[in-house]
Amino acid sequence: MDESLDPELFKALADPTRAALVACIAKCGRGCSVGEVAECCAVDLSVVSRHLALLARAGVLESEREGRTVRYRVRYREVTTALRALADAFDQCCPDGGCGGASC
Amino acid sequence: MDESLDPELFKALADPTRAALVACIAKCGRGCSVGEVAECCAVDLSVVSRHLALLARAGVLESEREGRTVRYRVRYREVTTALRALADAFDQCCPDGGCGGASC
DNA sequence: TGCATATTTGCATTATGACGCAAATACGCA
DNA sequence: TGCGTATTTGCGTCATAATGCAAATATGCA
Repeated sequence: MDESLDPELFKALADPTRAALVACIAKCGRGCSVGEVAECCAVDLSVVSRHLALLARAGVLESEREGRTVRYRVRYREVTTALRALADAFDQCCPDGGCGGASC
Repeated sequence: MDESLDPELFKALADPTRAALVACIAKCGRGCSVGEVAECCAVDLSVVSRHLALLARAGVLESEREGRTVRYRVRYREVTTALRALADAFDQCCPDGGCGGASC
């Protein structure tokens, strides 16, 4: 539970602007350049750059340089694994999902 | 995706103190009073009270008054459903998990 | 090299949120 | 009602982080 409940992942997704950026890249389904991602929200390009770097540090995105551009991609497997692990950890605290287990 | 990627839920879990409180209540497996929860971390009781109220507003916890005490419980079903829905939404953006789908 | 494009970084400003203390409120009980 | 316990709320302070602008850096190309 404590390991699955990593505040860093949630901090990364807690900001509305960052959430929009992640959704933008995820829906795009491919690697997106900083400039492309910046078009989907109203903040300055430099702000987008900082948000993407933060999301990469948090493990939500990964980046790769292609010439002058940097492409950011969603780390699907890592993110979904972390989310499901947390869901499983909650389930283990209340196995039957209705809080009618031995400890309830 | 956009609905599943609700910043409110993540904001609630993004703070280390709040994460500890949620873990405390979850591991406890039953409803806990504010005072009980406050024993598991170093912050003031009033801070705990505020955090629990915030978590309840975010849908992570639910509260019920029992006489003088207020018991907070984890909304297991809602939380796990939200987490898995988000994981599923990510999967739909990249079905095979290796980013080799139609859009990749 | 010199220039154009893409991204990052430095810096100041502003907004948000966590925290503790004290006071207020809610409730049960005598 | 009056008292004690549990919780919430008001308020000031402090830390963190979001933002925009300008400057710096990185890269490709003529």
